[in-house]
Amino acid sequence: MSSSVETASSEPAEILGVGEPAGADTTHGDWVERAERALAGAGRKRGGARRALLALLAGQECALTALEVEDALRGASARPVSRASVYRILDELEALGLVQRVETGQAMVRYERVCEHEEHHHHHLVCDQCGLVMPFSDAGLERAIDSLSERVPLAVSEHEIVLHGSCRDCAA
Amino acid sequence: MSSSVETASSEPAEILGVGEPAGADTTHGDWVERAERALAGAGRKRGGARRALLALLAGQECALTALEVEDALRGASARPVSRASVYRILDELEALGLVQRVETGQAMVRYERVCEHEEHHHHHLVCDQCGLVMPFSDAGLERAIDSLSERVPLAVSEHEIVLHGSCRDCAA
DNA sequence: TTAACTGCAAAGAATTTGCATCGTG
DNA sequence: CACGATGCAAATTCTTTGCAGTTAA
Repeated sequence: MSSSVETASSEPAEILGVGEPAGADTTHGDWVERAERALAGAGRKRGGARRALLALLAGQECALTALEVEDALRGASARPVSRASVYRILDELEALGLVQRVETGQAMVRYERVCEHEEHHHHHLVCDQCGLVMPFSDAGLERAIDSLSERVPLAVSEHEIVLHGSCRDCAA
Repeated sequence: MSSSVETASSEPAEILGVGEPAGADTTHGDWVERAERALAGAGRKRGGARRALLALLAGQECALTALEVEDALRGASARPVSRASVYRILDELEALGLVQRVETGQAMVRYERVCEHEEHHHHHLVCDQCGLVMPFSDAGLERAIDSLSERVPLAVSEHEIVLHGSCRDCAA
């Protein structure tokens, strides 16, 4: 899979792999571990539904909607999880800072794993024609945001950046 | 009211006036005119509901939700407008590029006037505790975005940036 | 007079909640 | 055994549509 090296401000922005589960349980096993630990620490027991969700999210390179999560878990080898549980678990993970919401202006909230450090920190490109969502990262942009964060009347904890436009296929 | 001068990257980011209708019909009368022209050009007739909405939006410095628009028009001296019309008109204005959606991660879409040129171009600060939304602008950030826009596989037409955190009151 | 504009009420869609049951610690 | 985890179905909330009456051009 593509490395997550951030770009200098003249090189093309780093476009991260999209969609395909990048080796499910291994790639970000550390994230699953951290999640399990955080959940245990919060006095939670381990249920099958949540385990299935963690495994799925760990293997995703980019944000999914609750419905996409539900479908992904229903198909293939995964354990089906009811819609209510998907939402409940996603909320729970968000509260623990393990997952974050991404608003792409597509009428449905998307969720994606949050990594410690900045290894996988990224933002999103959204094609308004076909709905394609691609993750990207850019060092120059992060610098601008960091600098800016110190000059606003808000203790900034997170930031979200979405670029809208037409993807190559749709623009053609 | 505060001027919309953009900041150099070391000065505090420009925080624009929030909330209060900044002199309703006069401040951005040019926007209303442009809107009326665009609508007429699209073969639309002039209805009272739409006129009320244009007047309200023209006086807003920042994004409102459909419900806030409905409430604002119900109270005071404005003309009440049904919820359906609020949504319908907002959609219509968005399609004509007169208004744009802003996703602040608060479960409801917000809408705000779009100005030609960049006079009032700005982004948003959202307090996750109390829900306060403040507009701000920053030249350094815009430069980073412009540069970045040329290096991604998307014909970028718009960008949205939201900083989340705690406002001064809530952080205290 | 025609076509747009509106309001009201019903319809949709995404997300949340209530409740009974099952499973983990 | 007690309390968290889940599924199912009903309930909410925001947004969209269908229709019929009103109004601008």
